[in-house]
Amino acid sequence: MVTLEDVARHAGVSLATASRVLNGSTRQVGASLRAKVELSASELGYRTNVAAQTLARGASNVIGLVVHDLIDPYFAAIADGAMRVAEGQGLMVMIGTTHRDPSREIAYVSTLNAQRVRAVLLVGSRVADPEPTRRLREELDRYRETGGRVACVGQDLLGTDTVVPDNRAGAAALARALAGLGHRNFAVLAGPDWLLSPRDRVTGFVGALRELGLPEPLVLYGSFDREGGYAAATQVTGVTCVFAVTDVMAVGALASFRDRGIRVPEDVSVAGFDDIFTLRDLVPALSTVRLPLPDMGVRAVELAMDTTGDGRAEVVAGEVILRESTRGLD
Amino acid sequence: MVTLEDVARHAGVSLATASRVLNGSTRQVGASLRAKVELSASELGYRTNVAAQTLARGASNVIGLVVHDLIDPYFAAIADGAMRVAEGQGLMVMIGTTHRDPSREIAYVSTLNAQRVRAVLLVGSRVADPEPTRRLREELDRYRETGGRVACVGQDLLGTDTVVPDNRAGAAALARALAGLGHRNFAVLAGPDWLLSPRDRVTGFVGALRELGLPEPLVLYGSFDREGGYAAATQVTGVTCVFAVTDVMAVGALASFRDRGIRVPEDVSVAGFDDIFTLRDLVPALSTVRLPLPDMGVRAVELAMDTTGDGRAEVVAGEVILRESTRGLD
DNA sequence: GCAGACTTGGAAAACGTTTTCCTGGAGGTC
DNA sequence: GACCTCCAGGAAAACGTTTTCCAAGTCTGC
Repeated sequence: MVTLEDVARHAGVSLATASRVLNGSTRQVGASLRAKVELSASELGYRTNVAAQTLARGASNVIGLVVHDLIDPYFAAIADGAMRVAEGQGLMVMIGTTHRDPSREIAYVSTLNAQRVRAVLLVGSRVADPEPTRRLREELDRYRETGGRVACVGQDLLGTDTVVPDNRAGAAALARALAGLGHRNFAVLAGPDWLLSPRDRVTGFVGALRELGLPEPLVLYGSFDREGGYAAATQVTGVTCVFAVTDVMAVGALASFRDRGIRVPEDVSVAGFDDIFTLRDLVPALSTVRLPLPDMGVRAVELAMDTTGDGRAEVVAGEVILRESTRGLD
Repeated sequence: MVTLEDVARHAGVSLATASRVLNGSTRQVGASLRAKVELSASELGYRTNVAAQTLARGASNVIGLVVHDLIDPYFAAIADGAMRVAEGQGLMVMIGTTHRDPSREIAYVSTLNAQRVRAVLLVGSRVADPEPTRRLREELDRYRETGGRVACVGQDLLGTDTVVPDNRAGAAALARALAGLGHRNFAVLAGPDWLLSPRDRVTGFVGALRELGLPEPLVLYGSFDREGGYAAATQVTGVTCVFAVTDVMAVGALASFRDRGIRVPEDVSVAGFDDIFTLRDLVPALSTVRLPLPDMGVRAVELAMDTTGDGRAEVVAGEVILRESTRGLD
C-alpha cells in the first residue's frame, strides 16, 4: 500500500508539498516540484486514502441516500436524479434501503452519521405513528448538531429541508378531472393507513368528491405495491372509476380486472399517481398525476448542499394527465 | 463532536477500554466498567467516527457497486439482491452509475479504491474494445494488490470472480423454441455492437437458426433501451417473429408495432430477454429468457466476500419462458 | 540597495480510532 | 506459601492525511 509519504520520499519533497500537489490545496507549488510529485505518484500508483483524508479534513465527500425500495421505480427515479447531481459535484453516494421499516431508517441515519457523510437524504413517505418519527428526528438532530446536512423528500415533519410532493392537491385535482368526465361512483385503492403519502392522496381525493357533492367512494386498503393493488381491486364492484394511490398499485388493479374479464376503460376507468416512466407503455395507457421524480431528487441534493438555509419546504405540484385508462361517461 | 476520548474521560476509564466496549473487540471488559462506558456513550450521544476507525483498522465496512443505470430495472434488480446480502453482513453499499461510459467505470474503481472499500462489484456488460478493458483491468489489479476484492456480473474478462449469465446459450435456446413454434423468418433487434452482452445474445440466436438450417435473420441495431427497440422495430418488415435482446427493448418494439397497427402476436411474435419483474403485467405478456437477477447480485457479493478463492467464474443459465407475445404458426 | 510584502517549501501537530505491549493482581497447583 | 498462568486495564504508538506555523527566498517600489 503506497502512501503519500512514499510519494514524497520518492519525489524528494516534503509530505506537505506532496499533499498540496495531489489533493487540491489552495496553496501554490512550483512547477518543477509539482511535476516531480505527479510523476512519482503515477509511477508508484498512489491512491489517496480517503479515510485518512476524511479524518484530517473533518469532512467527507459522501452523501447518504435512504430509500424504501430500489426496485420500486418511484425510488429508482428519485435516486437517479440525486445521483446525477451528486456525481456532478464529485460526491459519492451511499445507499440504504429500509423496505418501509421505520426502525431501519433510524439505524441508517445513525450509521451514516458514524460515516460522517456530508449530507443525508431521506426519501419516502413518513409514517402516521409519531413515535418512530420522534426517534428519527432525535437521531437527525444529533447528526445536524455536528454540522450534518439533511434533506427529505416526503412530508415536512422533521424540521429539515424538504421537497414536498403535494399529494393532497394532486389527488383532489385528479378527482375533479375524473368527475368532469362524468364519473360519480368511485373506488379508491388506498395504501396502508400508517403511511402518510397514500393517506394524503386518499384524503385529497375524497375531500374533492365531497366538495363536488358526489357520493362517498368505496375505500379499500391494501399493501403499497402491485400485489396490494391487485388484491384490493378484486373487491371492487359497482363503480365506474377506480383511483389507485400509486401507478404501481394501478398496474395490479389493471391485472386484476383483466383476470376478471372486466375491460378498462370500457367497463371501468382506472387512474394512478406518480407517472412512473417505466410504465408508460402500459396498455391501456394510465391516467395519472405526474410528479417530476428525478427533479425532486435533484432538488433534494441541492437543498442539502446549500448551507445558506435550513428547514425550507419546497412544495412540488402534481399535474393531472388523462390517458386511455379513463374515459368519459356520455 | 463527541469523541471516544470524551466518553472514556466521562466514564473514568482509559481510551483502550472505551474502545473495547464500544467497537466490538475480542478482549473482555469487566461488567462494571462496561456498564459505565455504555452509559456515558449514550448520555453523551457518542457516534463512532468511521473514518478514524477505518484508518486505524485498515479495513472499511463498505462495498462499492458500479452499475450502468439505476433506472434500468435489470440493474435495479441485481442491485437489490446485492444490497440485501450486504445489509445482512453489516456492510454499507456505495453506488456509482456509469451510464455505459467505460471511462466512468474506471474512474469509479479508482475512487472506490481510494475509499478502501472492502469489495467492488462491477455489474454490467463489458465492451468489445479491448483498450478500456485493459485499463480497467490495470486499475482493478492495483486495487486487488492491496487486498481489495472484486466480483463482476457479466463477461469473465477481468480475471476476477465473475457471475456469468449464459447469454449465448439462452438466446440459442430461445431461437430453438421459437423455431419449434414454426417461425422461419426472424428479425433481431440488437443492441449496440460494442457491448458484449447484446452481441453474445445475437450470436447465440443467429447461430442456433443457422444450425437449424433456417434463413439468416434480419439484424437491426439500436440503442440499448426502450427507444432503441422502438426505432429498430419500425424498420421490421416481412418476418413472423422478432427477438429483442432485452425485455426493455422488446417493450419499445411492442409500442412501435402498436403505433403501426401491427398486432402482437397475431401479425408478429415478439420475444425479449431478462424477464424483468416490473414488466410482467405487460399486455401481451412477454416471452423471454429468465435470468435470476436478484440471485446474481447475491452471488456476486458472496463471491466477493469469500476470500478462499479468486478468479472463479459462475455461469448462470437462462430459462426460456414462452408467454402470449409469441404464438405458433399452424 | 533596502524595507516591506508576497511567495514557496518544510517540520510537526493535529484528526479519532485500534492495538500492541506492559503491569499488577487474582486464581490455581504443588 | 511460592511459583506460574491468566486476565483486566492502561499507556502509547501506530494509521495516512491536512494544515498551521516558520523560515527563507524573491519581488516591488523607492
